[in-house]
Amino acid sequence: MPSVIMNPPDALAQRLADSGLRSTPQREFIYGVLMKKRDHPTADEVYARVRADLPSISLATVYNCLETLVQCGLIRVVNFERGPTRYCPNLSPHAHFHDEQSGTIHDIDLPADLLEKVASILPPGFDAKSVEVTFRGKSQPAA
Amino acid sequence: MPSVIMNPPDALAQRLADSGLRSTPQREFIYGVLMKKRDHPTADEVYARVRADLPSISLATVYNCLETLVQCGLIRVVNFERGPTRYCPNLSPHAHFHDEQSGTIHDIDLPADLLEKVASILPPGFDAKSVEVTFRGKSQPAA
DNA sequence: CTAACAAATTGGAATGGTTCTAAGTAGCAA
DNA sequence: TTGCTACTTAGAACCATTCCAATTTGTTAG
Repeated sequence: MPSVIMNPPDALAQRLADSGLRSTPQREFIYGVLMKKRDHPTADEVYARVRADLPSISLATVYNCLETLVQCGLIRVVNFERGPTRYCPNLSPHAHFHDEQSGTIHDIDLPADLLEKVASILPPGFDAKSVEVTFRGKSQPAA
Repeated sequence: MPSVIMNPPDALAQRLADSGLRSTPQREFIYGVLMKKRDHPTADEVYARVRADLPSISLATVYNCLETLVQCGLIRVVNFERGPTRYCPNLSPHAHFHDEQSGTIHDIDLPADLLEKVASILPPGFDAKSVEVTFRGKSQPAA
């Protein structure tokens, strides 16, 4: 019975296999870290978190694995100014709000129709593979 | 007669003075470089260009001056991924299109009403000081 | 089970853009 | 002049990231 529904439990192994890549503990734990606390950690932060489970992992591996996950389309990279690259588990279309005070990142839902309107400002001859909308400012500590 | 109209000739000196800063040859030439070829040069590129006129300028000074011009609101910084910071003389609201092939940047006019619509997706409690819209993809060599 | 191969991980060195530091210069003010 | 303060300079330092060469691990074939 090949038509078993494959749920998140091993979306990762699946995706990796699809790309001819192996499922390794390092990749699994790093993916787990991203899925568990769905913020926007830097490679260093991921490194710190994953070391709880894999004390001997190297930072180079963290970079490698994150890159792999990005390739597989399981996470995304986000950059602000020239700060360290952050990794984002949210795959649905959204903008980012960068709180200058706290340095935290908030995902802002980006309606499809607006996304379209934005894309439509491109003159003919421009073929965009991706659009990015980023806000900077301050946000209420709020609810 | 103090009410002489001060045109671009020395917008720079004016702005600097307003901020209690001095007009220096380095600042003038760097500003000139940005105004003349209105692309999106990196600090290194600015360095290269300005050395034609000021062979003994240092890279540190280029960074310093660019930062000063940014502070005065005469130019803007633009970042793509983690590539070197670029400097943009276009002060009107616009998006950036980053051509992945050639690495070139194109300014895309961003209508005020669209900018507003984009800003309006922010939930209450978010106070944006700036919005950035960035496209990545390929563009026709075109007209 | 073992050999052989490919993929992944590792630590450390190297890179590249940017910032820092300390010393020197320049221009204005008393 | 002396003294200030702003500015410039060269080079060192920094930091995130990538590269490298050497293991280690996993997989496959015999």
